[in-house]
Amino acid sequence: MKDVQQQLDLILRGAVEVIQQAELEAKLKRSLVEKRPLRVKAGFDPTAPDLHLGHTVLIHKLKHFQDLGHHVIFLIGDFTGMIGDPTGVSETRKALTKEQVQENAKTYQRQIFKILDPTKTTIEFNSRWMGPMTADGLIELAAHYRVARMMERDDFHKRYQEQKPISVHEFLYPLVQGYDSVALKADVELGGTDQKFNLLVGRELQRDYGQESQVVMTMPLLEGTDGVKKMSKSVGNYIALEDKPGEMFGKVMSISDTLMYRYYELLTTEDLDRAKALHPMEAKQALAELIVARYHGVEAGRQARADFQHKFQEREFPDEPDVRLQLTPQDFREGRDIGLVELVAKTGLVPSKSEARRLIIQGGIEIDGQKQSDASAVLAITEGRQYRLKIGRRKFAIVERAG
RNA sequence: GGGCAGGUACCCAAGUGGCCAAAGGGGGCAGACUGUAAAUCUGCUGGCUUAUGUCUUCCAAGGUUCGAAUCCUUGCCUGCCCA
Repeated sequence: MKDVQQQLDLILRGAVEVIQQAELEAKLKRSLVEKRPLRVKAGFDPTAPDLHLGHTVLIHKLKHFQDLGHHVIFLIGDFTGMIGDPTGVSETRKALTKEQVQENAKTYQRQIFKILDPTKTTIEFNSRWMGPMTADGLIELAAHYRVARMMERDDFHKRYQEQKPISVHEFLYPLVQGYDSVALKADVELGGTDQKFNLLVGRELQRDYGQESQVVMTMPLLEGTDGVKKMSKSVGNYIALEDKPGEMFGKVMSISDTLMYRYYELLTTEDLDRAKALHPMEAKQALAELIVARYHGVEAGRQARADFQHKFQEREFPDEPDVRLQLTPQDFREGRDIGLVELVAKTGLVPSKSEARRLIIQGGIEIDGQKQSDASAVLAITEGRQYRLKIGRRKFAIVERAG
């Protein structure tokens, strides 16, 4: 194991805040002396089956600890996930069934091990200790914290002021998360800056339960593809680790130049100055390729880049369309013709015929490279011939008439 | 338990009897432009056999009216104040 200063250099890289750094140093020192690795915890809610790049900021930090020989605990918040959040305010947090949670957990494992070393990682579920807890236990836990302290939390405070609903059980979330640290005897807990409050609850609860308080480390929140809000599933501005290579590449390409350098900073080990010296277009493609390569392999990264250039820079028809449509005789009027609107709608790539009509009028439809802007057009489709249909900027279909 | 204020499209929000498929903003989509699926500008943004046509929509169910997002009743939901 490296000495304390060397460890700190890596641990502190990219971190926003460490509470308290002196405690961290003491813990590191002791772990060296006692040859006892630190227990480093980070929790994730299995509310959706896939992780996104925002989560990987934390996972990379876990990886740093792991590389230094410490013990990583990847905590899956299945208990909190199963309760769900019924208020409409935080939205779409549906209660999950045990099966869904297990399914999601499996996916998590597959995803995190693209970064973490499976042999040095413990995966925990907080239902292990929260499930058997009795009502007595829960009330006792609740007695460890005060309402006024709870209301210090920014989002509660804001919602309270804006007269938005707050359910009682939402107060339990930070408590349960804090208790997780008690149950796991965590030395360090990582979280996004938005988690600071919950992380600090862990410190207090550990002290109350007679343990040494964990050190809390916050990492920056990664902005989503919109460049403004933090990357999250519910906002829909995320790049999932299991996004297909092409999609992943495209999403990275859609971020602003400013955001691109932030991604470089938090998601790669590349030298920032070198990235900034590149042409922005080149830098962005390199970043996209790098990210795709990490989650799908080097070859997929290269391929995604080639496809992107083909599809968007040269605006050519991709090798594999989104949809292949076989038209049967019933699809035709009088067995011969088909309306352009019907044809576009039948691909299933637009939600309604009205939408198809709108696209046609706006010039968003091409057949074999020819713009089609007449919404009342009727086409004769020749049997045995493939028609290449471009719908909007990025949807492609191949249509042909079945025999 | 009492009083008050609210619930409008994907989100925020205007509209308080006909001119409402419903202003405005955000988001999304399209076109132009571009190194880009960035930025900017322009347009579109309920469905349908595209029709100066029709059907469904303003928390829910009833009601008043020639006519309701708008008025009344009940219910459900949210917040505030008082107990």
